[in-house]
Amino acid sequence: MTYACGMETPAEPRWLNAEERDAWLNLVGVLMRLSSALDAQLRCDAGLSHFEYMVLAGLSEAPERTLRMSELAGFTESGLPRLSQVVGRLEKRGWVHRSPSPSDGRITLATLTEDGWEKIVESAPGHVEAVRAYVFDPLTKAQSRQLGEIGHRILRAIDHQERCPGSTA
Amino acid sequence: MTYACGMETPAEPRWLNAEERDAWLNLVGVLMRLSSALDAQLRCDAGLSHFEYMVLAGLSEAPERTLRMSELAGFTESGLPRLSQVVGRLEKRGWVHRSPSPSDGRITLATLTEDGWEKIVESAPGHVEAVRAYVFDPLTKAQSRQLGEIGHRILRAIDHQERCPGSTA
DNA sequence: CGCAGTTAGTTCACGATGCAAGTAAATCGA
DNA sequence: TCGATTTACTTGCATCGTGAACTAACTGCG
Repeated sequence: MTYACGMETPAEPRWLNAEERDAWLNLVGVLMRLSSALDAQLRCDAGLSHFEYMVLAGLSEAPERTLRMSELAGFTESGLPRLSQVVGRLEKRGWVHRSPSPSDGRITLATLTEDGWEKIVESAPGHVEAVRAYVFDPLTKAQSRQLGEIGHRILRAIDHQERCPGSTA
Repeated sequence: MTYACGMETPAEPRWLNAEERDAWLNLVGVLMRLSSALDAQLRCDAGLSHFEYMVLAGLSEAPERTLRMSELAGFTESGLPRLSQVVGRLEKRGWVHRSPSPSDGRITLATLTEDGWEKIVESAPGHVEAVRAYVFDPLTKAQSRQLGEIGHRILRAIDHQERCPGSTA
């Protein structure tokens, strides 16, 4: 029940078959465990949360190592309030600097400092190693490719459905 | 940088190639967005968090609709403190009942009540529909099968590596 | 029995998160 | 050019999750 079989409700929807159910349970497991495993590695190895790493990584790849807050929020798939607090912490640690945009005073530009650059350069190898260990090493080349395609399709589906979906009725 | 290319550190590790990097960014996106999309659907449709749903679902599939707290914690991939609080909330709402095991007083047995059963029976169809919409509908049959296999391999890798992985050096 | 040591859960304190309200700057209409 | 609206962020509050200490119950050895 709760994913497959069961015959209780009216207008019974399309339940998951055994193969889908198995895939789903594995995916939920990955959702729950991979985030925390990566968080643990970064926290222990570099003293950064995965989210903080992504903020630094996003800035490190941007032109001038600078992005507006809302662009950075888009890159990290997060809302502005969360980003604001995290960037505040990173700023206190000296890895990011915030300044109002000269062209538009509403806009806040976040810039990676030299210390921040060094921080991510020293943190990246260990993190990439963990990503390999957890994700790519156990997969075949074809599976890695499929994983990219699968992730892409799921993200598109979420984008297109972004709303409170109609319930059963 | 931060995932591919870059030549800064000594003993440079195996960076991600373009295909892997793309797959990785998509997977991170799924990690960030799918959880919150499912949470939003359940919260809006059924007034349950995804974690609460999993607790009820776990109990609904167990013999006697009953599990010990630590077994339930294993099923939901979570620690006991978190589970204890969530089950406490579900108990206040009348969907779960806790009682000490007759055979061993240290053990707490969590049982799904009749109300809890009805709750999950009414919540499941909408949730399964969302899982389909976000995950399986956009995938081919072969991709769904691959997803199961990929998830399985990643979970095994995490299980085997559960520790603070050695850093770059 | 009786006490040390272990196991199972709970509780507490702290930090992180997300929504709603607040502030400051820019744009647009009169 | 002045005020109303919109945009871009920040702050505050209420909630949730995590790790460390705490309690209760069982086990085993004398």
